[in-house]
Amino acid sequence: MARIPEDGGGGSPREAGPRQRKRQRQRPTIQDLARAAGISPSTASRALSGNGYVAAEVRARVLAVAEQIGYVPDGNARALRNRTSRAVGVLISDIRNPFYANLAAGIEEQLRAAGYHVIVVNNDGQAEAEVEGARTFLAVRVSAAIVTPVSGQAVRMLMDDGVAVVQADRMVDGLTSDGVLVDNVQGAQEITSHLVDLGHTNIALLIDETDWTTGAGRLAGFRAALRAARLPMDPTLVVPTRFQPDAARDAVNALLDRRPDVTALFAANNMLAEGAFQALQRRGLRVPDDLSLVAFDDVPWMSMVSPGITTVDQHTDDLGRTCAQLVIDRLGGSAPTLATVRHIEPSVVIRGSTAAPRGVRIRGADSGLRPGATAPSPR
Amino acid sequence: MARIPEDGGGGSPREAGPRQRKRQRQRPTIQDLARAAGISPSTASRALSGNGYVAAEVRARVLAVAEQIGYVPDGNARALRNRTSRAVGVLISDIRNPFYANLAAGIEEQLRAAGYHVIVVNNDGQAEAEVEGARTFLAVRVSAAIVTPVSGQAVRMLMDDGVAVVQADRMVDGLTSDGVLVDNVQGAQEITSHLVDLGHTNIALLIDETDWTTGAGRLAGFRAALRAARLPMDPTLVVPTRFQPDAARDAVNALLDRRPDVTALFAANNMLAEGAFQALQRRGLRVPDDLSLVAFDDVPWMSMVSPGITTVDQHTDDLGRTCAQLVIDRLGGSAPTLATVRHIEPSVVIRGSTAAPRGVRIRGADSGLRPGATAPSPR
DNA sequence: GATCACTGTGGTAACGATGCCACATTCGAT
DNA sequence: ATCGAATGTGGCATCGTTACCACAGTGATC
Repeated sequence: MARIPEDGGGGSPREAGPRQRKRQRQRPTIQDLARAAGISPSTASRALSGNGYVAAEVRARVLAVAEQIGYVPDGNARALRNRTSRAVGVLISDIRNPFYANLAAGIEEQLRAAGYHVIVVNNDGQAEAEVEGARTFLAVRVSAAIVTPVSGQAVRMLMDDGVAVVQADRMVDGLTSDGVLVDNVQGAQEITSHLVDLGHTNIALLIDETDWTTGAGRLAGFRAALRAARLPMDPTLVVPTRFQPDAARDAVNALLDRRPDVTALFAANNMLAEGAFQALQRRGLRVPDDLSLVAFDDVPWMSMVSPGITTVDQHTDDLGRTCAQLVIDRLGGSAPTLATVRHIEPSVVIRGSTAAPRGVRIRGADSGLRPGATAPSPR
Repeated sequence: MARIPEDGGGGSPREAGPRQRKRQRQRPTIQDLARAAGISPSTASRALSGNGYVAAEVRARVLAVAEQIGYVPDGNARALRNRTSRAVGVLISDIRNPFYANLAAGIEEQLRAAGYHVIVVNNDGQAEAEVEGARTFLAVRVSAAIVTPVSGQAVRMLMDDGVAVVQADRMVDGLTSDGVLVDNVQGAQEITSHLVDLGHTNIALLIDETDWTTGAGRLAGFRAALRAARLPMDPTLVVPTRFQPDAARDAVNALLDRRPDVTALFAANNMLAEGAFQALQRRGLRVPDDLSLVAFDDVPWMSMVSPGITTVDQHTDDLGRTCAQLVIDRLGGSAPTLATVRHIEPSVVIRGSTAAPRGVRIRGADSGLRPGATAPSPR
């Protein structure tokens, strides 16, 4: 019944007394701030947030006192009260991969500037870890999440809970959220055309998946370029592999054993390119003299090796920043617009790893090499 | 005076009524969970946390119901109540740099497994941004922070507030916190000795700072190796540069113009190595025939180029995981032990970028080259 | 049969910030 | 003189969780 605290009926003389030295230095709360400024917590809150009326003089005093006593508003209390926080979750597959690292960096930069902070969860491409990460995001009540999806389940969980989701790099079929995609078809088509223009006709595509828009798009672009050049589409030149560089290495070795007539190799992402590059080196093949190599997704080593690798630059930083901007717009915007999907236009970076094929390299009677394939230089 | 809520004196019949359809689907709280399980919130809390008595049967029921209704405890409410959270702040300089990316990855992996989540803030090496990051950490009441310090101010702020701080890779003078350091002296000495053993006598060190334990240690190790080999320590062969690769490139160019007798170059970190490598390439110098190149900090491109770069591997992942483990121990441990500083032993990875110097390359009467320096093969 | 320890449960008050409401005060317009 | 709007301010309940306390049983012990 007696709800009045025992340390004084009034309220004002309640010195912080015995609790003070227990634990360590208590952090000043808005109560302390208010007391120090000689006003009520309500007014202090208004002064800080700018919502509602406060006399200019009072506001100035509050700000000064806050600075002086080192008042930092408690984000958790705020989040609890407001039922949303300034935190944005970022759920990516592998922060060690420069693609994801740059993506995260771009996101973080942009969001930090806008006053949000970023919670990063890695999922190693595992759907289970992804769901776990989503659960974390829900627990801390992130206001938004940026996800390079693995399974769709996590994205759904988040959306069901009212979290603003931006899917990055790829999107789950059937889930309508904001998203930022790279124009994979365009990029793949351009770089394939570059090879075709150089005179290559037996171009192999090394690819790890075609279920997502990424893989599917790159395959589609590859095909479109061949089609445009009226080159035959040899399905055995689309080489499936697992994602790991060493798997790619094996796949390339198997390919070259099988098809010595291949003159150019297109690796669908940076990991596969790494494996391919190593395979070529170990075989003692010279790039681009013996074989041209191109890749999707420009990462640092590609410009360090010589010759540098001709690649499709996805502008990963931009991709990240665009995701972040979408989040900012979505959270700031009062009008709940429809889901927005932005596209990043990739660009081809020509380096030294591509050149015209060297003559014909027939080692036997194999291959579908037709006459005229030697030095076509189409277009 | 009347503190009893108006919606019923008893408590049980308080149906959630009109609020239900406002906003969107409300998330189940522990109240909902308790109601569904036919117990009180207190008991539900105990059942979930395992603190205090709960009948086994009840606990099982609560867990089942929680699963069923999709109850996720609110991290903010928890953090508010407990005055600490499951969040750990990670404050690093440049997530695009593979060193920091791997560090962050190692940290994240380990902490995630232990049930913490990670808030990443990049500071671009700016003290101001670092302080801003620390403020963010305080605001969300992280229980610990892992920092690659820039200025010391941020670390101090965090420590003052009772946050468990682990300094990573380098430590601020005069601040006693937990820390994980790489044995820079050892690594630098080993790799310099490797050069000495190959017969190099004019070895240049390219370095961007010597104020931190990192730079100072690498310089010390470099010197120690020369001293051990009784080689003269030529101060003009310690080449200062700024951190950026292009600055390093310029520095290397200037050095080689000035001192054509240099036969080996040691870049004190991966960024400088990048610049140095580019400078050598553009000058048309062959590695290791014309010049040997070594670096501190192994990053991916170093094993992709040919010849691969001989480097000191800092085991960055380990470094990160060790930081995380220190946090876990510190937070879990009841006994407040003294500050712990762990050391990571780096290891030298020999690749193709080092070889014996090619003959004597005297172009004039400069240099302190003494007779016998041609093909010494010491030891 | 009283005392005690132990098990198990529910009520309640925080944690810190904020928005609503009630209440003052001032000024201008009627 | 009176009303109303505009400007300020403080009190209070609330967000969801948990630690503390009070209390109710149940056995065991002297």
